[in-house]
Amino acid sequence: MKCELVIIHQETVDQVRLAIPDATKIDKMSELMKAFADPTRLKILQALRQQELCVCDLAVIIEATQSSVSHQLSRLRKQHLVKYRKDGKIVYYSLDDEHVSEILDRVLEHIDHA
Amino acid sequence: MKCELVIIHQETVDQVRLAIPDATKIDKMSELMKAFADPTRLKILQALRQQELCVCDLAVIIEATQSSVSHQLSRLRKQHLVKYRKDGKIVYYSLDDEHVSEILDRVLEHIDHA
DNA sequence: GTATCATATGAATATATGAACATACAAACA
DNA sequence: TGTTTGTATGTTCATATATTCATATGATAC
Repeated sequence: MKCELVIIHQETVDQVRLAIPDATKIDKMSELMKAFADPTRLKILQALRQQELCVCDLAVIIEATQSSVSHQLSRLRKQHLVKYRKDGKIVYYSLDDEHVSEILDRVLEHIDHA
Repeated sequence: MKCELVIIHQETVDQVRLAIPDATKIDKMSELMKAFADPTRLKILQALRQQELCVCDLAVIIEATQSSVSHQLSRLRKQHLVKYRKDGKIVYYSLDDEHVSEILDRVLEHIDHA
């Protein structure tokens, strides 16, 4: 298949291409969105919107194993979506910054709108 | 492993649990985020932020096959992230609503901030 | 020191997913 | 009608990912 329109819209193609972020940035965006793209992690994030929580309570709240929650928290940490503080052997997690909540709000808006 | 803190924080658990969206909504959120969580689809969305584009130009712009772009557009359609209009045999795609751009802006903010 | 509890991590497995190829469909036109 | 062009879709395959189990780490208590 060859697309004749390419030639016709060559200027459009060149112009739009310039406005797309480079591969590195696109990949970072993708990794960030992937961190949101899982029910378990979304439940964790929604729980943390309420208040900071330890791993164990989180596991009980979202009805998942401690191991699973810990793995997912690790992933959320890597994307700077959550932060933590240690108190003895207990680790309390919370949302990293306000962007996280804002993104979740927009997502909820979009769903309710559709 | 049993978590003694569960008993101590039982009220917290009950309270936070109530604030987490139900499984149906969480799944919808997850599906929506999954639609964003891919470099090809992100490039498509970023391209469409500039202007509406036909499938063929989109393929050239993001350097992907027509088949791949069409598959991804199908997925974006299912999540109401893009809409389209037909003009003869050409299909022009554009962003569905302003939520999409807002989400992308928040994502970019978070990345630049980190 | 040992034992216990909270959390983290590594490995294995099952499922999900993106890309590529082939093909089907739909519109325009000879 | 048949042909060409733009788009959509089904299938296959390779890779990615979530969960589970087992184990490791690190802190507290005894």
